[in-house]
Amino acid sequence: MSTPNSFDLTQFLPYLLNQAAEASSRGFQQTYRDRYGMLRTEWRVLFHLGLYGPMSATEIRDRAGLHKTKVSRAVAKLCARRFVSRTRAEEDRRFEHLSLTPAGRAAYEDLHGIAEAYDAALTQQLGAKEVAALRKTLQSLAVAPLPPAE
Amino acid sequence: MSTPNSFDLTQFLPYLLNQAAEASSRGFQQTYRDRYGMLRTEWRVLFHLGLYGPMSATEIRDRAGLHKTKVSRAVAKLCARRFVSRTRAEEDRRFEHLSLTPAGRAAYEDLHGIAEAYDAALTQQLGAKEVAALRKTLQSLAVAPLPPAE
DNA sequence: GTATAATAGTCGCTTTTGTAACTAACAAGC
DNA sequence: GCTTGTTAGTTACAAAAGCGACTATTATAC
Repeated sequence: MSTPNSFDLTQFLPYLLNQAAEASSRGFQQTYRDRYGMLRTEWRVLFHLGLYGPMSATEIRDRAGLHKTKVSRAVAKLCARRFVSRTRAEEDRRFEHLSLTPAGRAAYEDLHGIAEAYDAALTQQLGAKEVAALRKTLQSLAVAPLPPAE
Repeated sequence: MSTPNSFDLTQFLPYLLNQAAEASSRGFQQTYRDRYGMLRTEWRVLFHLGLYGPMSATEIRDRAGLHKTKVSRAVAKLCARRFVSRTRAEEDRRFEHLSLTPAGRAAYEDLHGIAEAYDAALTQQLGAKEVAALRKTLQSLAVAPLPPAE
């Protein structure tokens, strides 16, 4: 055995981050699942359109860091449920302009309010200062080109 | 529209945590995937047995917060690859004692070293102080009974 | 113009996950 | 003893994710 016990799995950053991410998602997930039968990718697409306005699937893929098939399927489901409408872009017929329908906007605004309240509850629980520091650190993690292990 | 734009998706804690967790996992995932063809649950099971000694599938489930079918399948695969051996517990024949085979221990020690180095690289990149604060916050997030959104 | 390459998005197939039902072993009540 | 309930773990089926091949459209090279 190399070093006796300097390594604790629960302190390993990728593991700990994942546990915290899952724990912090559960409450919100419950809501968009129960209330709208959505999956994670679907509420993300909904929020992108609601927050940042109409855009193409590719733009959502780039912004959210999702695989294009995931976006494609989420968009298909949201369209089937009449939360999103799509129209071919006349200037470049490969693109589709995606936007929220009134029903989609209503769902988005409902979930948006819940997300805000949820985030506020988390912040209150952890402390505003701690959360600010947390956001800063997570941001640099999410953005940075990370080392490829060995 | 309720509040104009006080909400940014990329600052929403469950979203941001998830992005950071995925980003931080990628490098290590590459290694256990490429080198041993393992899935996330599999290296976790391997590490539980390597770090904390022989135990049952149920104990791994409880410690790691995994569903029992996920543990069951991971154990099955690790046994098939002769990384883990299992024996019925004589004192209670419902249990199985799981432990690493020599090959499993070798794989564990290899990955363990990589995990340590990977964590160290992340720590260096982010700064030791920042990481200590991060761990503390994530810990309380992962442990706390979180609000169930609305 | 035509040929080639690139891009947006979808589809099909395989792997992985989620969920519930299942077997086997033990525990408690009677 | 026998019935009922509980726990450990597996299995079967359905939902979802990953990945590559595919169509349609535009851009570039010639």
